[in-house]
Amino acid sequence: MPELPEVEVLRRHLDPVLSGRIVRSVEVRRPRVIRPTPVAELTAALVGARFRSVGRRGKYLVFDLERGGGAGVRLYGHLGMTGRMYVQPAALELPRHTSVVIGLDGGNEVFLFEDPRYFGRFNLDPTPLGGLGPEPLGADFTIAGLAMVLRRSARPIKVVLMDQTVVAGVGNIYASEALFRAGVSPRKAARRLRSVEVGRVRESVREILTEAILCGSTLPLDFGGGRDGLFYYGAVAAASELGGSEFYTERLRVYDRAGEPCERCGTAIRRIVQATRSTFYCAQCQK
DNA sequence: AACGCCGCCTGATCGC
DNA sequence: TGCGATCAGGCGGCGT
Repeated sequence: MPELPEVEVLRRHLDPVLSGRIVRSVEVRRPRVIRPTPVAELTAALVGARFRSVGRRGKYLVFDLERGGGAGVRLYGHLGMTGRMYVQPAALELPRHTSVVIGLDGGNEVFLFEDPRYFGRFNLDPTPLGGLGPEPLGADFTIAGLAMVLRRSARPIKVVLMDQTVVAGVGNIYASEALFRAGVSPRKAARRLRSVEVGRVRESVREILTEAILCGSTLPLDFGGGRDGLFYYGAVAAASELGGSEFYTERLRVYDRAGEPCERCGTAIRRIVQATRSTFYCAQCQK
């Protein structure tokens, strides 16, 4: 489940891989994922354009391209739940749920977006980014700003942390993890957090995300053996799948650990459902 | 108007 | 062993 750290790790990988390369072709296999952009529009905008840089906003990847004459094109990508993006040899068989294939200059390689559940997006529509809250690792994610938003909401703090208009990029896993670190119950109404708790929540979110990024980027991004013993790249490869090995899951203190003893106090970790999503926490350590 | 909740999707896992 | 049911959840949209 890609959240900000996984997207950031992927961004850091893709930026040097794609920068300078020219789009030679565009094949849309699942029009749904480029919605609302029409296929013809996407193709017309991208073919002939050159990748300049790969940025990130919340959980969105922002691909900056340039057309002849200097006109800019921006492509937005969202991995949804199961999306992957990577460059592979053009001769290689495409994965089953390949949604978009971008042929790169030379014709030897393709940049592809694969997404089994088709929850992800890959289009020219900037609208969803307009509603995003501050970047959690940026300067405008302030205690005062967060306190102001929290004061207005009666929703549980965990649900609010996942609200992308409040802060951009925190998902289900890191919301639980940050609240454990902050020692704040996920059930507590946002408006009832004391000032000191707001400060701890903000700091915990930043620490958790920063550590996750460092962890991801510490791992090798060239991931062998994914398919046919060949190399492929992607956020899931970089983080979640390597998480299949102990390295990643070992870092998680509460997520998906229902019934296991809290590492701080030994109390069994609880699983509850909030806004139809699983939340994990230690009722002893988080008040 | 804030907020709860459904639907979209398929793969992994669980229970019988 | 096999197969159907359930769960996983980001986010847009809709209903209250």
